[in-house]
Formats: sequence, C-alpha cells, structure tokens
Amino acid sequence: MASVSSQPQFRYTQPPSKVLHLRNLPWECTEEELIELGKPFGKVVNTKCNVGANRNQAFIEFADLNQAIAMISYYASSSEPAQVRGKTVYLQYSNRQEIVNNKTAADVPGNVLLVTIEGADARLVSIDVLHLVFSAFGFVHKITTFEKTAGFQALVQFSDAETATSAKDALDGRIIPRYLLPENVGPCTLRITYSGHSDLSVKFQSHRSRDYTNPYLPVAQSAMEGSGQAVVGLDGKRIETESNVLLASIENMQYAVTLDVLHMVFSAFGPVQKIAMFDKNGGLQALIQYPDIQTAVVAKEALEGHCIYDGGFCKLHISYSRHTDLSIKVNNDRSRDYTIPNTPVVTPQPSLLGQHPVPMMGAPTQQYNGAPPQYTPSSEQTMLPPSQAAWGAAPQVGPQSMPQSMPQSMPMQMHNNAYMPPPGAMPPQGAPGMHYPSHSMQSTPTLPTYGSDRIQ
DNA sequence: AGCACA
Repeated sequence: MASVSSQPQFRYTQPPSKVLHLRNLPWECTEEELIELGKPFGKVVNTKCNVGANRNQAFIEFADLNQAIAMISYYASSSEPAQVRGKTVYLQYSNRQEIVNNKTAADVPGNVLLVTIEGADARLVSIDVLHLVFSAFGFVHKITTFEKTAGFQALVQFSDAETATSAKDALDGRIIPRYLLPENVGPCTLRITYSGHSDLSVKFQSHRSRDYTNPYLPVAQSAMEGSGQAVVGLDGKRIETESNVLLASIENMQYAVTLDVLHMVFSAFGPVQKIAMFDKNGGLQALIQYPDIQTAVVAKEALEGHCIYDGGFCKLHISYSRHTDLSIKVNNDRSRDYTIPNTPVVTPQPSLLGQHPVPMMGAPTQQYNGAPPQYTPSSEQTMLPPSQAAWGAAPQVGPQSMPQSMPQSMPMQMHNNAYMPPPGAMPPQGAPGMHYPSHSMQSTPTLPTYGSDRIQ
C-alpha cells in the first residue's frame, strides 16, 4: 500500500541502480550481446532481453552499482552511442534494483514446444499439417491443440530437447508453407517457445490431439459425433474420423484384385500390417491396417479415387474404418496378417516381381532391413515388423530444408495437399508411393500399372 | 523512445 506513491512514471534523471534499462535494441538481441556491451564496465551478473511489447528492450544488472554508473557516465559523454549490431541503444538506470529473472518455462529448453499459430485463418490449420511441419525435425510423439487468449495454440512433443530446439530455431517466426495449406487459408505464422511440459497426456486421437506413439489409442467420441464417421470441421468441410485401418472398396473391377496387389499398392505408404478382403453389395472391399493413423491418412489421401490399373479399372474408394486392429483368423488368399513373422507367402506372384522398380516387393518379413530403427515404440515393438521403426522415424533433416519447397515434381496430385509430407517426413528413399511415374499421375489419376503384364 | 508477467 504505502510503497505505491504518486510519483511520475518516468523521470528524466533516474536514481542510480546497478540495473540498467536498455531500449531500441535490435530484434532478438541475445544475452551474449548484452554481456558484451556491459563487460567493459564491470561484471554483468544478470540480463534480460526481449522485454516489452516490441521485445526490443532489455536489462543489464551489474555486480556493483559503480559499474553501472561507469557505463552510464561513459555513454553520457561519449560521441559514440552504445550500439548492438550497429544499432544505437539507449541506456538509463532502471527503476528496479535487481532483475527478477522470470525464467519462465518458455525460456528453458525442453522436449515440448508451445506453438502459437498466428493469422486470420490460424484455426483452419489442421493438426495433420502441424504434424507434417514438425516431423521434418524428428519424430513427433504427441500434439495437442487448444484455444487460448493467445489464439490457436499447440503443444508439440518431441523425444528430446535437442530435437525440439532444432524445430524451434528453424520454425519460430516463419509461416507455414503455402503448399501445406488449403488454398483458401491465409498465411499463418508460427510463434514458438518451450513449454514446461515434458509429456503430454493424450487420452484420445481426435482432431484436437494426437498421440503418434500409440496407434491403438481410442478415437475420441467427440470426433465420432453425428451420424456415421463424419464430423464437420471448423472450415465446414466434412472431416472423417481418421483411423489406422482403411476401408477400400473397388469400383469397376474389370481385373482381379488380389491380396498381393492390394498389399503392394498400400505398402507404398508404409508397412501394411493386415489385410482382410470381403464381398459387400456385390463388390469387393478390403480393410487395410497400418500401424499408425498418419500412414493411413497419407495412403488414403494419395489413393482415394485413383485406379489400380490404367483405363479407369479398379477404382479405389477409401474411407476410414472404425476398426483399429483387425483380427485375422487365418492367412489365405483373402486375408493376411503380415505382422506374424515367417508367414509363408502362400501365393507368390512372380509376375509382379521385377517388372517395375518397386523396391517394396518380396516377402514382407524381409523388407526394410536396410534401415536401422531410430525410434521404436517399446510397447509395440514385439507386435510390429521391423519396418515400423523405419517408417516411424523421419530422416533427420537440417532445419534449412524446411523453408524450401517440396521437390518440384511432387508426383501425387492431392485433393487436399495438407498431407503432403515435408522433405524430412518423406519415407526413406524408394517408397514406391512417392515414385509414381509423373506422367501417369498428372493427367489421369492412375496408379502405376502394377502387374499390367498380366492384363495385356 | 521510456521498465519485465504466464
């Protein structure tokens, strides 16, 4: 009560303090630069930068009052003003006697980033886009999104602070690349700090939060509301509840679609764990299980509406299944569990092999041997083929690769390019889904003619 | 161009 007096807020002459107040600092002035500036006059014991609304103010605290006085008097009579990076900074005694260093969580490096998405359309940035953007720097464990007074925010969890830091350093202040956003969405800037969290709690997979380490996490009821699986997103677009299991129905099935053909087509996007085929409404349908939702999302986006064979034959319609884990009772020509090692390939299709430069062929258990696991979710390790690790871990890419655009010849024409992986999120070289012959994908949405030799 | 709060 008594301490707050009616003194004017600013005086032309401040009483000396060992804390100095600096303003007009260059953008993102560092602690080191402040120490450099003060060092000639004494021992800088504390600093605080990025202060004020424009974050262009700072404080320097000296060990001794005389050192602060020395600095002020020097620049008071100097012909050269104090400068940081060539920019004149203004000094005065602070009206505080010490720096209270609010080392907020935002300053302490951690494995979880607090991301604020700025922009009129920030809310239209999907969690999948965020996942793609941040996956360029390492395996993203979890993402939660929420609305705060600060706007639309997300917490992005990496495995360690180093990975998080590389993402933060590369992405803070940058805009989300346009090619990742729907056309109608305006520019969105990312503001990134560290979060105090170290492990996010994600109860459900939903449009607001994801746990990429646990594909078997139940899908939120909120994401199921309405009839069937469709919910309406913020942009009014129909959004399906994503699942790691896809339901594919095949239209205009002029040619036999075998289990192996399906396996090949869907393996282009990641390891296929299980496939079950069945007849429904006179047509053929299949359930295809991936270890994780994001792989299924990518596969669905890439394959929906496309034809397995040239000429509009065997057109795929893909939706998300409600299943998360198929129960395959028996391995036969209509159903298979590829996660069980040593499963003999009952009906090998030699004609499919070697015809095209598709490296995913061969016995499922022998694939992916080249890629040492970088990340292996321990709880799933025993259930999954070694491929899981290889697919789950995005190759580490330097931050500099982020702002650059996608390879010019992005082979897939996506309806919604939100799922286009950034360079670092690309599967290891040789994933066939990423290597469609560009000519066949640009004009007509046709898959490479796997096994076309048998057709013609 | 004028003093820090998630």
